[in-house]
Amino acid sequence: MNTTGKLQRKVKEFQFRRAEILDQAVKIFAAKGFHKTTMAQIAKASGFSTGSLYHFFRGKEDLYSVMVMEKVRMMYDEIMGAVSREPSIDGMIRALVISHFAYVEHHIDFYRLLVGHESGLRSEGLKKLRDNMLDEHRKHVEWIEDLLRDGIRQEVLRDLDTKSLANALMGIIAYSKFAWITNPSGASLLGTVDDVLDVFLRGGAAGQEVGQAETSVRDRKNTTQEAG
Amino acid sequence: MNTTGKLQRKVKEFQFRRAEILDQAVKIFAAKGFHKTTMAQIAKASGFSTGSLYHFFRGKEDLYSVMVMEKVRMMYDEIMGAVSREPSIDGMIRALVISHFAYVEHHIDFYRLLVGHESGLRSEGLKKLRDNMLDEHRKHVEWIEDLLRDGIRQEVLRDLDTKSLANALMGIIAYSKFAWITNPSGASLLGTVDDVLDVFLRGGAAGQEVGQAETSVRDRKNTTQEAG
Amino acid sequence: MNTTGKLQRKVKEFQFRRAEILDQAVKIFAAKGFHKTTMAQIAKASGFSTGSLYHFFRGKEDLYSVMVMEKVRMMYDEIMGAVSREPSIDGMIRALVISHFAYVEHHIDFYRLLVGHESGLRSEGLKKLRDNMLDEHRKHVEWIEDLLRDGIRQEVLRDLDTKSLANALMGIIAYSKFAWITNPSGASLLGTVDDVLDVFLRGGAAGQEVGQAETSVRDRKNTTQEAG
Amino acid sequence: MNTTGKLQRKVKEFQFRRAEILDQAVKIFAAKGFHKTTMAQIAKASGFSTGSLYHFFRGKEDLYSVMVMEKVRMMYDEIMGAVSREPSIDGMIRALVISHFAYVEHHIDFYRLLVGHESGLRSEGLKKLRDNMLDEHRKHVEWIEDLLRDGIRQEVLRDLDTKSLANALMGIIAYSKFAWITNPSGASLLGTVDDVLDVFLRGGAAGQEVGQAETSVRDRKNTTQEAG
DNA sequence: GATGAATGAGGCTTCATTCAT
DNA sequence: TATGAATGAAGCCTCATTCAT
Repeated sequence: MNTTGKLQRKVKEFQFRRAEILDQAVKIFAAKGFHKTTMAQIAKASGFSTGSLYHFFRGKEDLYSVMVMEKVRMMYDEIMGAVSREPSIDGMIRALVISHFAYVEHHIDFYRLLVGHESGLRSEGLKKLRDNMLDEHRKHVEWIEDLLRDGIRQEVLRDLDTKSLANALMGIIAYSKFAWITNPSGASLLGTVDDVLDVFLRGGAAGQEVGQAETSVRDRKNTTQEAG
Repeated sequence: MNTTGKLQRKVKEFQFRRAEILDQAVKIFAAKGFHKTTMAQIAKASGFSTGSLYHFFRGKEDLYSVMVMEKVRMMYDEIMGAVSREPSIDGMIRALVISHFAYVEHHIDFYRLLVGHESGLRSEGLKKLRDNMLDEHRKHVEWIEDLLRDGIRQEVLRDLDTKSLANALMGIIAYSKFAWITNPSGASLLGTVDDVLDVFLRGGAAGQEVGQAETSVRDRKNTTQEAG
Repeated sequence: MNTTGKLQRKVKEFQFRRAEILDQAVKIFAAKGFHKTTMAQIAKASGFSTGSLYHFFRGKEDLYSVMVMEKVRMMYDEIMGAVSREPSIDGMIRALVISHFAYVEHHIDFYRLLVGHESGLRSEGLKKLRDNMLDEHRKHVEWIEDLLRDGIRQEVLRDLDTKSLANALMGIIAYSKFAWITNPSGASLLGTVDDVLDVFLRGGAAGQEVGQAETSVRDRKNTTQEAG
Repeated sequence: MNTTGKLQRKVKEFQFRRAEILDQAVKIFAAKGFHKTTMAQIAKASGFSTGSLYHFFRGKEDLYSVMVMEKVRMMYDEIMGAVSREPSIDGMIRALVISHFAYVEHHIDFYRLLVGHESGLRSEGLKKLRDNMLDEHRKHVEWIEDLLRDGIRQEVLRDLDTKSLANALMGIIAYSKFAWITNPSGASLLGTVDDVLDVFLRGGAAGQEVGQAETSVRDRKNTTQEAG
């Protein structure tokens, strides 16, 4: 028990220190990019010596990759968790948009890093990171496809190619995030959720008999004004 | 006159050589990224000495920036040109999607470079590039907004916030391109145009009276085959 | 008495552990050389922590030096011991060759280390090692000289400069060892003892009347002064 | 012709500069060993910037390897050249010793480097160097064997195993060089040529009638077969 | 005594840019 | 104008050694 306790404390401390490094690293990488960030900067910011960083990570690329993947997974987990807590398909789709937007607003640093991330990689190590990121993303989109498939089965959604539907939804979400982070307009991203949903669900085309659908959306719009 | 002719020839040659350099540069930058590409490589590929590159460009960042901006402008010009040739709003929206997709398929190298482009800013020079790219992009989206505004005025599109509409359209297009270049599925990107338009115009939600809208889309499909 | 016993046990344990470290160290140093061997590797191989190594040795160079010198002394002791057990000069010379060869065959690891040892001096500590090794070697050769001097006195050997004789004997022995360890021919080194002795004792020249050969050499000496 | 001339001058200058670097490098490597020598030191000594060294050599190991191999080959060439100019076998053997000794005396720096060379290698690059050095050495010894074989054919040398003879000769020579460079005695190495030849040719054993000596050895040979 | 995490100095190498020819 | 050799700053990483626990 004594030994075990010691070991556990050690492991915990190790994880704690590691996390501290990663936290500082995100900020710096986000601000200056992978290449312009130096190990010395990360070391200084996290209160360690350069050498110590190598106790936690095999090298700069490893540190970067680990950090990105860890955050990426946390992001998708958080989003999918929030979505899963919704009972209806409608609610889930809405939750998807909301949690995506919320994540960006709450993790601007990391998101900026993602946007600025040079996915044109090279050095084996980073190539692997790229693949891992794409994999994780693919899995997320496939999970969304499953969601949409359910929606179709429940006749909440039209019977379209799920891939196309998912791409559209993901595209609108991703681009909204990009546009928001890219434009220094003070407005909240979450404030656009209803518009996003409206367009995704009802489309842009005018039609004579739309009233009903429109109403339902507007209703929701009026109840859930803003979120973050 | 003799002098003028000589001068003109010189200017022409200068432009010609410069273009040759840029052409080789895209390929290399696309393949290896900004940082891993060396001036020596560009020099060798374009048949010049390293020193000569500095007659045409102020430095590596300048060369890269100029190249990117030139291609970006050409891209938007080509796309907007194709769209402008369409008489109807319907046709123009369709042409927008088509020409965006066509551009990617015909300029994979450059597009890959764009996707892999580390938009994380850093060195003053590249920060300016980033801003220029964003500006150009913004202008394009605003132009799309104008287009959509016309559509609303003509009651082809619903009276939604044009920003939201434009973001949705741009998002679906952009993400489709990203998904396509990212996935090694052999299918043509242009083959998905109808699906993209369908989702964008009619949305994903199921509704009672759908027959009519579908027809209108299919009609349009038959009139504006291909673009770029 | 109790205290003394404890102390003795401690000293014994200390020596035991120290020896264990040295034993592991030879192998690693032999395999990877001084510079590429890390304290961590030695620690791991000998089952101690890096810190513990510093209870036994002042540092890496000290560990290396001590290890080398210990083995070197053991080597010469073993060789000289074997030689001393011989009654005749003839036997002693023969035993010298045999025990030299035997030592290499039985301690290939260490011998490989010796051959690969960077005797190019550098850091004070290793400079001292170099000097110690040379001293030990010199003492060995001087001891051989004494042996040969006895041989001359007993008229078993020609009355030549003992230095030259010793150098020749040592040279033939050393080079044979080097050639053997360097060439992956499976043959035993000990199998060449007779040949070595034959050449050393009787020389390579053919001819009954040794006097003449000597003359011819002297003659030549006068004609071919210098070469490089 | 103009172009050719320019090119030739360039190549010449390149070679000249390269040689200058190598010359400085030998000295430093000889004094401090491979590991303790820094590129900065070589750069400074040869009047170049560190970066410039990389125009001439791929890296530190390359610089070292190239330098060693170049000198090693020159050494053997010079020695074999001097030997070849002798008409008789006697003369050639004598010239071999002389030129070996002369080379050391005239290239103490390089020889010191050779002696201190850590032949326990590692990093692929240096492992190759080791192999090349051994190859070159082997070729030299084989060439000596041929020489000795001729000697046997001409009945200048006894009909012994040429390998043993060559090893003995090479051993005596090498060890003499080692002993000389290792001992700070002011005496010339070349002064010992006759002694070396005397021992090698006539051996150390006393006895007018060589036949007898032979018998005694052979006798021993038959009694003490093998040892370890 | 034993441990092993932390330290931090120092070296090899790259490559954009300049400038003498 | 064209060349390309020379520059030199800057960064990643290793590892012997220390010292708090």
